[in-house]
Amino acid sequence: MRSTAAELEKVPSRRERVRAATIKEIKATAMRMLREHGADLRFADIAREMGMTAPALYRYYADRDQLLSALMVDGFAEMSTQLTAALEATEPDDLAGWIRAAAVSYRNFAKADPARFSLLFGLPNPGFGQHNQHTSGPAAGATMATLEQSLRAVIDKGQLAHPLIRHVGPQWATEAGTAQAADGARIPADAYQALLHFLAAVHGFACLETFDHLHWISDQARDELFEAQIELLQLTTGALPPPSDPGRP
Amino acid sequence: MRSTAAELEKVPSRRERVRAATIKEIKATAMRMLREHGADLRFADIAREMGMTAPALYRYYADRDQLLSALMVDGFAEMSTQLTAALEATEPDDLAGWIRAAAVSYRNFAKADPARFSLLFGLPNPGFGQHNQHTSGPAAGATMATLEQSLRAVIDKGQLAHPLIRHVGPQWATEAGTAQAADGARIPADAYQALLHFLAAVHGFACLETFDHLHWISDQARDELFEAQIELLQLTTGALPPPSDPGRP
DNA sequence: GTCTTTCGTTACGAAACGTCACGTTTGTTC
DNA sequence: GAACAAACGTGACGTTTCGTAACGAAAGAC
Repeated sequence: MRSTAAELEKVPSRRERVRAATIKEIKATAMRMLREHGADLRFADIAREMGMTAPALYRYYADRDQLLSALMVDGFAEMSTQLTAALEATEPDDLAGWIRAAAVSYRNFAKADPARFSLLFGLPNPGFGQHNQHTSGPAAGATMATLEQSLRAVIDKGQLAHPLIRHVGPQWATEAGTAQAADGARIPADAYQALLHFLAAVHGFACLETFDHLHWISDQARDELFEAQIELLQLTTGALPPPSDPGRP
Repeated sequence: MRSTAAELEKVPSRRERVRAATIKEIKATAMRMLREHGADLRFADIAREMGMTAPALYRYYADRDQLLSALMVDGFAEMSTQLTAALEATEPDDLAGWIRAAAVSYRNFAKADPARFSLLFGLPNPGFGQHNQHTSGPAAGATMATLEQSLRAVIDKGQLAHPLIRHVGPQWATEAGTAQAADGARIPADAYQALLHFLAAVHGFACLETFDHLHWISDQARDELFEAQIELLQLTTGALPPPSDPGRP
């Protein structure tokens, strides 16, 4: 049978192609409405924007939550892609550059599209309890996985200096290994700990900035603060040597 | 007139007292529903829980958003109170203790009531665009103001060592002064910068933890990671001297 | 003891979600 | 090429929730 052959060859039929295109258009339209009209996207609006009626969308997404979940999955994937691209553009022996690239890419992802960042990292949305946990949960881990894999590549180049905090707790010492993929090459527990401290700082800055908790600071001053934060993180991860400290009493 | 006298003496009449009590009960009930049933609190549920009907609530809050704003104002105030209490319990000459107390208090506030933390720091809620900006905006600044004032008190004791990052950007150098209250005593720009780095790190950790982005780490390991983060922040703010660094090549 | 203000309820309209039954288009099969 | 099947899209509908309006009851004011 042709259909079976097509399935085996994974050649998308015409139907599947047009359906995929429709899904893509739905997601693009929904994302645009999300940017323009905030988190309360109306199903009818998306449909009207596409020259359709609301019930037609239910052929593609059974639920508004499922559409949002799809947007989240795409968002995490896109974030991971951007992070990967930024990190691959760095020299493999330049941990300080890696830190800077990761931080800047993370922050730029939030600044370039605050609505999407809110979708990904804002509070669990209205009536969004368990559903997205299973669909977008793994996708959310992709960001961490990206950082982890990329950092491992840097470490494999032997370029990881010691982070400021060398000692780790006993429980974390064991989990830092098992939490990572079963590859032989693992990030040392102290470096992994430093990576999480890095992530917390960058994520915290991005959240504060994106959710307008730093509105009392001008854009330029925020840039300067972030630059200083990058340098601080380069210090704490051991990418830069600590200052000579001449002024200390 | 009696009413005028009562107004001048600010003695709440019986009517005002019972109304205030009702408002308090509404907020308490709403907060409980928020904890139990997630962010999608239904007006009818709150009313039924109180033995009332939904339209009665509109005598107290014109809008669901206004109720949420009131909850946010209370939440920020409570957070500020808890922070203040924790910071006042520290010795005035112990910056490291101050850092620890602030970090632990911040994180505990999030852990003790994730729903409230989500309400305060999650994404701008559905259809929550400009409204809360003006009502809860100032309240949100209270947290920062609390940290700032308390830190200033510590600095006034002459106990602020130099943070790891000493230099600041030009724009921030000017804004760090004007952003603070017009008191004579101001936090130096570099220390204020370090305070924001501290806030970003702690807030980021709290967000990641509260919004389940660290679900793959056990509670105990998370505690250890946070402990290490505290120590790291004590180092970066200059509360602790940098390690003697014996192991560096 | 009346008179006003506030409070609460029942009834109602608007908006959005999601469903259902019904044409219409598209692709498949003989 | 014609009958058939599947997917698609539409209009109409039921449901839920928000918020409003009109009305009755209880309190405090004079």
